[in-house]
Amino acid sequence: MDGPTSAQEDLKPSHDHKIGPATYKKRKMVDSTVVRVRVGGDGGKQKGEGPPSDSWSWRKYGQKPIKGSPYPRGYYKCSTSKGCSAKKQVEKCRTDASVLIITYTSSHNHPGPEFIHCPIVTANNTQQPTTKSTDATTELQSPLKEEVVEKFHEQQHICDEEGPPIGCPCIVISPAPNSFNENVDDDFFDDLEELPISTSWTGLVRSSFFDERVLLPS
DNA sequence: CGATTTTGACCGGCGC
DNA sequence: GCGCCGGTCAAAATCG
Repeated sequence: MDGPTSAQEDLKPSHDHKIGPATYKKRKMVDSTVVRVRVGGDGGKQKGEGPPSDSWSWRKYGQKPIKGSPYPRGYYKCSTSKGCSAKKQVEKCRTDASVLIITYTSSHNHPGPEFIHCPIVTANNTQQPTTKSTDATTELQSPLKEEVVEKFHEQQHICDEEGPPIGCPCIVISPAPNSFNENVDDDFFDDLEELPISTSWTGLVRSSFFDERVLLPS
């Protein structure tokens, strides 16, 4: 038949039915959660430079060098469940190779393999008394000494903008700006306030990292 | 044998 | 309108 000449033409329709334009239309991630994981010299060693393992299994489906970043970005899909559309992108912060920027997209259609008890419920209780605030922060900081997790809506520039606010080894997963506003850049959390992210999502992510943080050295 | 990883190519969106 | 960049898929190779 038409040899390789038509190969390209074939690819086009083929491509169309494989993924469809709809997929590409999702260029803009409407529901993304960016997580910065600070890995100590040892923390990320679990898999060389790969992302820390969550409770889910991730299958790598692509890798691309990112403009302006010396490190490539890896693209992962959830392989725990076949129909799960959860994805995540993993890249290193260009300003700090020890910081892993993980961007979660979509959400899992299934419970994690080791589901998940949220030991911390701080996030939801914004109006907690000072004690709670302090306690929460402390609790988070202690075990998470080397993790910096940040959730916000399509905003990962903070890492580059002013450099990571290193020294804030706390997990910032919660939609509780009030508690943190006192000490942190309100600008940053101002964005967080607008996070449409659902609690369940947060719970999943949170749980994953809680599970993970245990692996990290303090 | 199955699952996962790697690499290249293609397409769509966005910016200039 | 053109070019650049990012994101995804497919096939092949590798590892457990």
